[in-house]
Amino acid sequence: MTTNSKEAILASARQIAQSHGYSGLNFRDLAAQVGIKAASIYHHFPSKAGLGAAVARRYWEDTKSELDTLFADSRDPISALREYPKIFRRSLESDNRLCLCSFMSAEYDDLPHEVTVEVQTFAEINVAWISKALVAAGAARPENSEAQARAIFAAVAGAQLIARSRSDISMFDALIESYRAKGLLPD
Amino acid sequence: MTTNSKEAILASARQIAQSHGYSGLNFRDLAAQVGIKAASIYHHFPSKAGLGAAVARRYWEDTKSELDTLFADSRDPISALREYPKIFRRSLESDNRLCLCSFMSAEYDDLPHEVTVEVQTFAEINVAWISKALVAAGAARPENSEAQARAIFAAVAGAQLIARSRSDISMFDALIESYRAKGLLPD
DNA sequence: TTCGCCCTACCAAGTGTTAGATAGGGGTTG
DNA sequence: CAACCCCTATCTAACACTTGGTAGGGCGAA
Repeated sequence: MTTNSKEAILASARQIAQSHGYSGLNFRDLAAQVGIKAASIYHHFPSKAGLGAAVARRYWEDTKSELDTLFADSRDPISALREYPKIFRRSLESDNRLCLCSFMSAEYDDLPHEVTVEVQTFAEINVAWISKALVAAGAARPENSEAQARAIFAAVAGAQLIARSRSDISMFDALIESYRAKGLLPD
Repeated sequence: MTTNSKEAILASARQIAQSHGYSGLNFRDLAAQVGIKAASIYHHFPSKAGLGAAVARRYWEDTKSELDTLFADSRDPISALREYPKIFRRSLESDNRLCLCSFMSAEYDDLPHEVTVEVQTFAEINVAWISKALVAAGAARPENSEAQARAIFAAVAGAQLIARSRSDISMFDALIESYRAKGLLPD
């Protein structure tokens, strides 16, 4: 059995947090989903704040891996950028879940500092990747690529949030399509 | 204290919910802010769900009034549209608060149905107004004005969320500026 | 034995909510 | 007029439950 409880906790905690946020994440439900008791979580994580930070950190690590793979596997930066919104789409496909970073951004005022740090890192990872892709695609000059990247990130996050509030993935698709029509995202 | 406790409760509850969400809204803190006891809230509202719905309803009623006034007072629809993001900016100016609708969209899974309804109405009010302004300005054809309006609404909400996560209003301004540069918002 | 992993059994604080009481004001009625 | 009753608005006190967190022990494997 070894230590895959820790991984199971991280995975379940991530799912719960993407549905109910950090404040909606509680040890008893989490433990039940993993198949252990609440107190056992403390053997793997020091506190709720520590768990939250670990979940957020793992979240951006996974996202970074996925983005780097996407960039490397795409035939060109433009087609990589075209697929970027799919990452957010998949959250919605998974029981209408929200990006962990978006949920925690809303909860900003009530987040332990160690969690906030990881949330901000997620945003930075995304913006840096989009910025890199924009420059590589020749779609932005290096001096304002970060601003454009941030606009894309914010717009896609907004689209996901609005689509979630309607529980309607097709609304997400329509919003992304509108962004493309305006040239905010590549066609 | 105040001659009208019900209004004071609504106002404080709105502030709290824009900072901590529906789940972060609790009767004891709310009552303390108003200057009464938690149990007294039940004289004015039937339950937390009822209070939440009343707050969300008042929120979109106020927003609708403000939008209608803005439309009527502007010299033309374009200048009205230009000022639209200021409504979201003001939330950030008020202690980095989020749009109530955005916060509650994140909390979608844990919201009582009566609250969800009001949240969706807020979105509809906004989209309808933007759509009307776009058509009046000749910036969109009636058959796709709603799609464009929704894109604007989602993008502005996203910008507010990202700016909040950094506690940085200038980031909101920069995002809006990027949207303008792309023609998503009028110059 | 020691250590990793998990358990049972708690605890204090906080949650929405209810019951029952109190004080004051405004009518209606004897 | 005064006695009565109801309504409004608030209170205190408690309920049942959930929360994150702690103390200490059991058990299998190295």
